[in-house]
Amino acid sequence: MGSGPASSGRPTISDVAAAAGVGRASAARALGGYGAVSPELRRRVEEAAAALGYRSNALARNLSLGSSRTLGVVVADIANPFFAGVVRGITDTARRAGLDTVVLNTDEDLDDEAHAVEVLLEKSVDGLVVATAAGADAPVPHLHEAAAQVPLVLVDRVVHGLAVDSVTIDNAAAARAGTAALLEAGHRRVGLVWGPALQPVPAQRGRLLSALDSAVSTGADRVRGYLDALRAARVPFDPDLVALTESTVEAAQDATDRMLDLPDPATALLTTDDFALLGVLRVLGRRGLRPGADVSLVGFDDVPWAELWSPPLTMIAQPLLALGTEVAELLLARIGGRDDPPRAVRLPAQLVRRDSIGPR
Amino acid sequence: MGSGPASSGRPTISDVAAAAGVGRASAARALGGYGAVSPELRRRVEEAAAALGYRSNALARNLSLGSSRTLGVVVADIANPFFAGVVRGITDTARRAGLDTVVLNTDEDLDDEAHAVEVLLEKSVDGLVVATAAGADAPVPHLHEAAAQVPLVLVDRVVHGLAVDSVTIDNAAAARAGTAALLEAGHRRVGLVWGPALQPVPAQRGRLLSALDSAVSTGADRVRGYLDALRAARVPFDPDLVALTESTVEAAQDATDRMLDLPDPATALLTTDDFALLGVLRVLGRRGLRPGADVSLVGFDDVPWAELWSPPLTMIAQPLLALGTEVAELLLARIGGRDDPPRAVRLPAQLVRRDSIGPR
DNA sequence: CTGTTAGCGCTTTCAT
DNA sequence: ATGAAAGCGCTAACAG
Repeated sequence: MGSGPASSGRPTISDVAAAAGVGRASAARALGGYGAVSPELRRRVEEAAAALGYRSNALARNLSLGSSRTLGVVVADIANPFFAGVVRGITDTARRAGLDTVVLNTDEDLDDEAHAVEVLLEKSVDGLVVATAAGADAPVPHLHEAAAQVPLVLVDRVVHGLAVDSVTIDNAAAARAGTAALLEAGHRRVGLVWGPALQPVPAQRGRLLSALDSAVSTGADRVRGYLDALRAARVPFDPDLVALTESTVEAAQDATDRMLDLPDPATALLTTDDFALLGVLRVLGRRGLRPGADVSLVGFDDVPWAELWSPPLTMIAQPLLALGTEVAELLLARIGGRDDPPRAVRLPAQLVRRDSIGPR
Repeated sequence: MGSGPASSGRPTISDVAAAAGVGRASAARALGGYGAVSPELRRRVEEAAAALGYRSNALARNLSLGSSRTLGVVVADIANPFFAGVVRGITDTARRAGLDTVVLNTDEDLDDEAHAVEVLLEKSVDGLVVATAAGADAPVPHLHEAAAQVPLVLVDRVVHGLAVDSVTIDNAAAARAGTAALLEAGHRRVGLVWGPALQPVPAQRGRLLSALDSAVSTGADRVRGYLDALRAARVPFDPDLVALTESTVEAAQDATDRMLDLPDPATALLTTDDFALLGVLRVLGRRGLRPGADVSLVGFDDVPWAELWSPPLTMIAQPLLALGTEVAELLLARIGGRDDPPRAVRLPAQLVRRDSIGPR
């Protein structure tokens, strides 16, 4: 198998050069596919490399180049199918452009997020995409710093005052459509069971709206859409019908129970994430209530089992892959040097009508 | 904000040293927290670093150290909640030990997997965990190579002839338990709807068993467990009741339809992954058949909505986080220098009995 | 305790 | 077309 490298450990390009009887630079050129090398020399170098089992050291190359040809992705929850889909979209697109993608998870923890960004920056990624755990109005020094170093694009969640590209769903429009569908069926008591915690719920519409600024933008926009739809239908806002709980199944259950036990109970429910949907479904099951027949229901995220439920659930489907693709393309363009003002791309979600909406 | 770095671009440790009026090495020691530095010097260095907005360059540090304090994880499908959970377990444990984790996705593509491993190796990760897309008997040169360079542990799926640590579920035992539960309820026509494609299904038990060697180990072990349970109950193996389709909802539907339309139809079904379960459920829904009452059902992976289904579904729950934790601990130990023979850790899955099993 | 010096493995002028 | 040498930013061994 040829004699081992002179030094212990992995063979370096010097070892290859020595084995092939050429200079380091020539070996590097032959292997790296840049510069000009004679066919004969290239052959010798390639043979030597194969014989030694040479593998280039990306650390050294990147240090020299100052770039690593990789994208860093920071997501709040990799176990969420939503983000998993988005990541897939990003990876596929980046890969096609010859960049690798590494992803770090933060579990919705802002400190972890700052750390993740730091790690990626230290690794000299060429671009960064982050689905931040921060509320829209929260200070995000780590993101400002990052944006100053490399192209950064925000996905799914935006923060104010950070001048970077972003790609999100049009959450307000989606929530508006979902709520409107419920209203059109004749419901007047439409409850909202959502994620981000914000308690107690402000009693006036105006105060709720301004309180939303500090929440994660995705959830906040959904509440805004809900409020818009109510107003358009001249249905008064009732704080008892808005649960701003933390994002767990249990919290959603409690909220649902409360809304159903009101003197003037909710007859329809809009859920803004998976946990909320699960919580609602569990309560309905326990009470022997059927979606559509007894309580109408529209949920965010068209999970694969929604259409198999009995009855099939009306859901709001989000274009996960498209989201990822768009993000990657924006980022790639910036890396390629594009330098126009930041864009805020907003993709439409789709209301998939099935049978969980019935008359009041 | 202090004068910028001498050179253009990001400030380096030399810039910091110059600004603080000390030697490079001292600056490095102060910032790196190693070696000994006087409090006074440390203060000056830290101030200078803060003023310049200094951030260490991990590429350079790692090149120098030969290690990157990071773990590389390559999974076949990040959108699968199973892997998402495992990754979470790994990340948490690694993080606690001070290592970062980066994950790459392969979409069940063996070439992508080889590439991912290559990328990670080039980045000088300290350890590698891979959930391979390869069948148990497939040649996996990329994994052998990798194992020669850094500690490697296999998760969820094993390959023969690769002497490395592995952590999996005891899939055979789990499938055996699930099948046995169906058998004990009196069923004699138990169908198996699973993932990995292997067609046509060998008509003899023996040939099926040997054909399984080329499949992904997880699926293969589940089929083995199924076969074991049948034999123990003296129920003959019928190839018509084993669907070795590709892992899609549609394929599972077709398989289910076929089994239900047999002259002597299946009265119970075991599904080995999410897609299969979805396919089965869709067919039952279309035919107006109820799990438990009309067709009994046991599925792998205790998805959160299983207990909310009507009736609640009996499922096999896998300890995702524990799997990840175990993997990370094994890997960390190897990185720390442990050098005993490879271990094959097998964690038990749990049959969660609910109401989708009824009498024949 | 602190500064000097020599690499880590690769790319890239700059001569030849 | 090829080789020599400098440098990417950091750590580490060695003097002082």
